[in-house]
Amino acid sequence: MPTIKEVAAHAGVSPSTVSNVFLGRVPVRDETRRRVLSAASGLGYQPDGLAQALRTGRTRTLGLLVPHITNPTIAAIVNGATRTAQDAGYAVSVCAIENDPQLQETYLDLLRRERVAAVIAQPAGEDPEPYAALQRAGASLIFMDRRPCGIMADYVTPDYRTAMREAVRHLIETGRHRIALLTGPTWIDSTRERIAGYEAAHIEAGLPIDEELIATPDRRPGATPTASITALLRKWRAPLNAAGGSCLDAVIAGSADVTLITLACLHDLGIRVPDDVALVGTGQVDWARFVAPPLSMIEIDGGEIGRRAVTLALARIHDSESAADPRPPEAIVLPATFALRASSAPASAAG
Amino acid sequence: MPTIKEVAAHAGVSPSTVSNVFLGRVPVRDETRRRVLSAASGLGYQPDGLAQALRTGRTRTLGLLVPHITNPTIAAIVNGATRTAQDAGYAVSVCAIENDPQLQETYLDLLRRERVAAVIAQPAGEDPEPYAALQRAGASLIFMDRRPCGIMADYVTPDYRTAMREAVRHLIETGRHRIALLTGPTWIDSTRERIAGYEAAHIEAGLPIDEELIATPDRRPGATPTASITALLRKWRAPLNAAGGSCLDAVIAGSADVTLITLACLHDLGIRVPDDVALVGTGQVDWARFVAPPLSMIEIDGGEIGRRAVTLALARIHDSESAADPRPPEAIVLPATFALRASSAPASAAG
DNA sequence: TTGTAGGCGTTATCAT
DNA sequence: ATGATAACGCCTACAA
Repeated sequence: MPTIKEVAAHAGVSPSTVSNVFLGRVPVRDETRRRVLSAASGLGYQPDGLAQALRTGRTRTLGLLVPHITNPTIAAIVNGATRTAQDAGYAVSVCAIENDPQLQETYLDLLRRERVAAVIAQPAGEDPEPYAALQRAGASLIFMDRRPCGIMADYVTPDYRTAMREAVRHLIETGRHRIALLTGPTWIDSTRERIAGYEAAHIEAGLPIDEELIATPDRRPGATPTASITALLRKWRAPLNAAGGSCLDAVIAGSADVTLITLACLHDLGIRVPDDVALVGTGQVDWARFVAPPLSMIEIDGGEIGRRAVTLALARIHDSESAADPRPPEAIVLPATFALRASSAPASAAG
Repeated sequence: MPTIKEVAAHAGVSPSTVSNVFLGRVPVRDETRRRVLSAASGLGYQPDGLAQALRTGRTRTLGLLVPHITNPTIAAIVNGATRTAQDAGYAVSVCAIENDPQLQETYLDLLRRERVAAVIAQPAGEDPEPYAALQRAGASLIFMDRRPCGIMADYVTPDYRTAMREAVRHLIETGRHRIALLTGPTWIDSTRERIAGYEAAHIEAGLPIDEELIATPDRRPGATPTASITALLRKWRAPLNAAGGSCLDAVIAGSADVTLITLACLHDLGIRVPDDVALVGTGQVDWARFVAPPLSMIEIDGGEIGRRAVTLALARIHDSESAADPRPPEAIVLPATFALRASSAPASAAG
């Protein structure tokens, strides 16, 4: 790998002139520039990002922390984020932290040592401290979907509340009155938003809210989310000879993963959708139209989340480089929509 | 951010002693080590990865180039790769190159400037040169799924040939004699493997091979793969009043993406699966069981591909750091299996 | 066992 | 407009 010095030697100039040519922040005579450029391309010179970063104190790398990448919604986020970042000349270090605070800390340490310019995260726990440490180290910070308390950072999230309210309202209007909600722990902002939408729709309809219908499948590694989902479905299962109004008649799954797991559980238990139980899924899944029955979904645009998060990060980085006045944290709420399909058709229509 | 010097000052030792403590390659008196460690943790010291990399000439970052991340098989690869890398203390820069050689070159340049220790790639074209340049710069190189000619590098791929032969054999045995194959361009190794398996099964059955049945949907950005798939399906479409043996009666989709697109096309054209046409998909998709009808799949383990690729990369990095004799390139062929489901049931069974 | 000094490749300040 | 020089934070002979 040729260095700036070798280029300088070949061009018959000093290293600083080569640097000046490449940075373009200082006037250089045309003739000189030409000589430098041709020497550089002749040698195949490329500036060393490491040395640049060490010298200038800033890297062109972003850290992206997500629970796991195989969730299609998250894959879309990663896709959008990497594309936007790379268009701006930034590399993206992707970490799968599996909702595990310890894994999260490990990877945050790694990113900190690598001096990433910003971290975009779906944090694994409520503890703001590891992220605060990152900020102290000078990195910008963007949260997605959830944010620890007591820390100032930009935020991007889909509008789960509105979409959830719309979904629940639809279910209620089509005769579903015992609606189960499978979602995350309540420290997660988007979980609270979902529950808020769920409750709002119930209140609007004058229906009581049964806490027992809200369950939190364990999504950490090694856990068996199937267990709690099956328990809920079995416990509340609609008897084949429908006996009354106190049976579960709808399920809303709060993520793409859980949507699929729930589908499998319903399938395994022999519960018919939508005849016995209506099902509404959540996430950016391209197969929703094609499963049997086609799935009603709370749809979110993962790519846009990733793109917006990176855009926020780049803006923060820009500000911190130009020593601009700190702007207050920004919160971007992206639209989420309810897509109606057969899996939430009225029971009467099919049964 | 505290530096090694500040830690040294606080501990009353020299910077090199602090370095020795952290690297652990040189004996240090226990008392000294304790003092250094407590000073370090008191100050919140963390070694600067940039400076280390600049000094030692090696970084702890891997580059991962894939076409796009939203393909679930690829998401699984990325997931497996990042987990394995991070367990070894390596960060992973993920790039979505969309089968675009130019985008690929841009990102390879970026990774080269960042001095990544290794690049793991599903290359976007046949040209080995950009990768050769990377090797010259000292990076290790691992290919997945396809490899340019004229370049020595490790390789990981699923055994598409065997699985494809099994799938085609099954289709033929159940009465499908006009089997369309949707796959990639033939410069891609795994495409050739698929075609080899496809042809082997035909030859074994004494059936002729019709080149017109092998199509290559354009998967580059902006392209409409739907067009060529629809053209194929429409052209060969089985008439509702089946008139003879020269109609298309089965389709094999060569990737997870194309599987879904094909499903949509079949759906839109009103072609019934499996009554009119049998369908076999490819990839690691968790929803195959749940679509209507459940999809027969050539299943591959993306996570394992990612893990093995990173393992190979780490081994190469280790070798190059210890100046070991260069081993010959390694090629790992992972099993792929054919999973039989309703979408490839005999036509007679349903029609 | 510990300290000193030089340099990795670059940028930035200050002369010229 | 260009050149000499001193860092950035760390590792590594070599000296003590």
